[in-house]
Amino acid sequence: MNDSRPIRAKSGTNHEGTSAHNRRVMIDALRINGALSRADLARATRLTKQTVSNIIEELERDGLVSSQEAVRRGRGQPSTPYRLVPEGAFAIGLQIDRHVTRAVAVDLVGSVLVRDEAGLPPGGPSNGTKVILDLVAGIRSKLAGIVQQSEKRLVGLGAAMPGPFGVAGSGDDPWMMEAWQKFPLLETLTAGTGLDVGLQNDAAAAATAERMVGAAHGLDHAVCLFVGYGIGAGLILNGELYRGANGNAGEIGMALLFADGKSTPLEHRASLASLYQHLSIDPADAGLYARINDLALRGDQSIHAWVEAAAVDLRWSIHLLETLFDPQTVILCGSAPEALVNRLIAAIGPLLPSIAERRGRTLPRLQPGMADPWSVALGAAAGPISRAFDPRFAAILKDSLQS
Amino acid sequence: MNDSRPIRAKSGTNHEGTSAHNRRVMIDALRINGALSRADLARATRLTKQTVSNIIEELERDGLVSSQEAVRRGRGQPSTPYRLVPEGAFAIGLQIDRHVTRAVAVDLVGSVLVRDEAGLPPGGPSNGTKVILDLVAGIRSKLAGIVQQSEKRLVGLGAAMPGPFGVAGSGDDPWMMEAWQKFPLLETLTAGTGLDVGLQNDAAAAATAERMVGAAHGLDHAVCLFVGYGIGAGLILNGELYRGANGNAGEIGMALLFADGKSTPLEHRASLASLYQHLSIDPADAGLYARINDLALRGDQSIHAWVEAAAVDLRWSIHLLETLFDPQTVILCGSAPEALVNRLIAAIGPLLPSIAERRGRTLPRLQPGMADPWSVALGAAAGPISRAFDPRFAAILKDSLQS
DNA sequence: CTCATTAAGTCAAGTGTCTTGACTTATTAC
DNA sequence: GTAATAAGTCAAGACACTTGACTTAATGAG
Repeated sequence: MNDSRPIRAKSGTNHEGTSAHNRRVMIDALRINGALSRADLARATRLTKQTVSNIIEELERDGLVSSQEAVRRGRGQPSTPYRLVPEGAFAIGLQIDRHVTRAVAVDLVGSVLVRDEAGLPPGGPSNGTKVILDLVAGIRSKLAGIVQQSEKRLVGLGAAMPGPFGVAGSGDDPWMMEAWQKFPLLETLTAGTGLDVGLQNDAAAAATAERMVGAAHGLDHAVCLFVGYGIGAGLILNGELYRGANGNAGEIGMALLFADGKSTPLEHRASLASLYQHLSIDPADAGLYARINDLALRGDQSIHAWVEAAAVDLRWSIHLLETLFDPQTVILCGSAPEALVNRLIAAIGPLLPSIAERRGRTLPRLQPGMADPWSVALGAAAGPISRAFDPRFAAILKDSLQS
Repeated sequence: MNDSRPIRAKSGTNHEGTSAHNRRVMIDALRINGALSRADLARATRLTKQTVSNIIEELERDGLVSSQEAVRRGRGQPSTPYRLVPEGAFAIGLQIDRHVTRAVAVDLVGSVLVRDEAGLPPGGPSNGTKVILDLVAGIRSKLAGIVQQSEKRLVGLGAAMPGPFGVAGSGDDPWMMEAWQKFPLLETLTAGTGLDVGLQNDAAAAATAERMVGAAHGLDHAVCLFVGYGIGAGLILNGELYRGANGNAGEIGMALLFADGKSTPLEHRASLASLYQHLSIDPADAGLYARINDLALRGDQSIHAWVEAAAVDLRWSIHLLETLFDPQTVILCGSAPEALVNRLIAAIGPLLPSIAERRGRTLPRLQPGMADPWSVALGAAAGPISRAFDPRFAAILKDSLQS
């Protein structure tokens, strides 16, 4: 009898899953609240003092937390606060963009320790792979030079590049990095570095960065609208990055706008690519960012028209993201000249009315996020850190326990 | 010293959380795959045979699963499959709509056992509360008449009504059920029934129904576009209903379309409300559904124009949902005459190109879901069942363990 | 027809992790 | 000075999953 249809089921869990979760919860609490005593942690996590003590002891042995000086807080024995040890873990983040690749080394609390970039030669993966692997190797050796045991504490390599992934029939769209997207990047990087490798699109990486060290820190529901060469949204839902069924969730750049009787993807109207086109600039130009930043700062007229038009589309995009995701806040970030992003934010307001206008609202509906060419690489690095240390459902399940 | 800023942290877990999760995983596996033997379950959940045996034994004692006849599957001892016992648990679902309220009693596998409806008098909660509580009480007593121990096995009451919830400054919008939305419905229902009460919008309820017994069964990423008096999207993300920060995620009816130089919410163009307006019909009319169903079946011209216009907007909505959520499939469902929904589906195709056009795609991009006036009540009832029995992160945490 | 093989399922002891309750330590308040 | 309060430890206990040997029951090869 050959009744071998595959059985689909979620994985069960056991003691190790419990323990792994509780460790992550401790780390998360310290990340969000800063230093906390064991008693604080016990109350906040609803675990017993004893359990917290055991876990903290273990985390301290692993070099992930350390005690600070005892604090007197009224009656009773003074408490000993513990904090995350930044050099407790590192991750490498890698951004692969159209003309350039950037890599950073980041520590447990999201500080960038090393950064470096290299131009990407035309020709896609066949020419670029070596450049990338060399860049990563350089970062690793520099990191090893400034901190102890960096290799042992390296939890993974996160890569970020423009999406979408695995989509059929867009071969002739110059806005996509077709060749790179078909390339088995994960496998190549894994083989070339020996690290655990993850891949996400650049907007998702930016959102991960915002959650670790930016405007989404400690938030469980946030949407990051990311303006770079393209435009996309990074989604933090229920405290985790949401990837969708195929890692393409949030690709708002592909959303069609109907205007003037024709449909246009948002990406063709509100992105650096569209600005370059508007200004007839070559995107491969080296001093581009500085030049545009300068134009934006000076309030240049050539940029003004584009900013105003893009702001209309972004205002609508924000409205749509609020309507569909009901986030606590929307963050406008980008891998773009900061002055340009600031001008966009100024031009966007006031926002369209939406369900985000609630009674008792505390956070602003729209907040500025990082506007820094390095934020995507930072977010790429934050991915492995988050995967290794943040509490999440998948980490509890038996089929994800490695140790 | 008054250093009492609240400490934010996720809850830890313990043995009970582990056990609760594993129970849920078993139930989920049986729901998705039908009957399975202990050995099957052990392989699928990665737990040991012994653990599975213990849990199954407990579930059997609790009346949630039962054994079927042993099956010979080649060599070795025949396996004894277990299946979910439908009458192992019940939930009541309640739909509160503009002019009518419907209630159903549903069992563990999503079969509707009792249904009843009542007209809602104008005047909102002050007049309607009693009608609703009487309706629920009637359903409960009828349920008690046809199954054993129904009260003991009642896991909760799920309510569904049009959203959005808690939004400021929409007092004069006749498309919203302002009075009901301000009313402390949860508290009233809890006090009036003594049950655990949950509340969600009608699109979310429809999605919950589709996941339990419809087109989203067994899917982890699906979006249900729900056409009723209004229009909304119910989101199944990572195998769970996504609610957003305030329970308003998916309210695509509030999304603005720009056309003819002005902006209009989708809800004003593609919803039964807009059809009623188009046909100059009184929505409170009793035989409305049958009449419209009839018109739709006959291919009536008066409906044709509306269908064609709505299809354009729905086509765009589906494109947008695919782009932002990257689901495995989109389901078009509704609390609307079935023939009308069928005409809409026919008019929507072909879909706009989107990132959903993938290599190796198996599921259709768009699937018809339930188009049944009772589907929202069914989904409302599916809510408590899902909360009580489906595997989910929150169920593992200490602060959600009741037992 | 027999017996090795295969697979389901049970038994009983073992293990890991959290919990419990008593205890110690250290500080403030009266 | 002493009671009250709070942090943190100790040691035993409880719970749920795991392990490995064993039992049961079928097939298939000789």
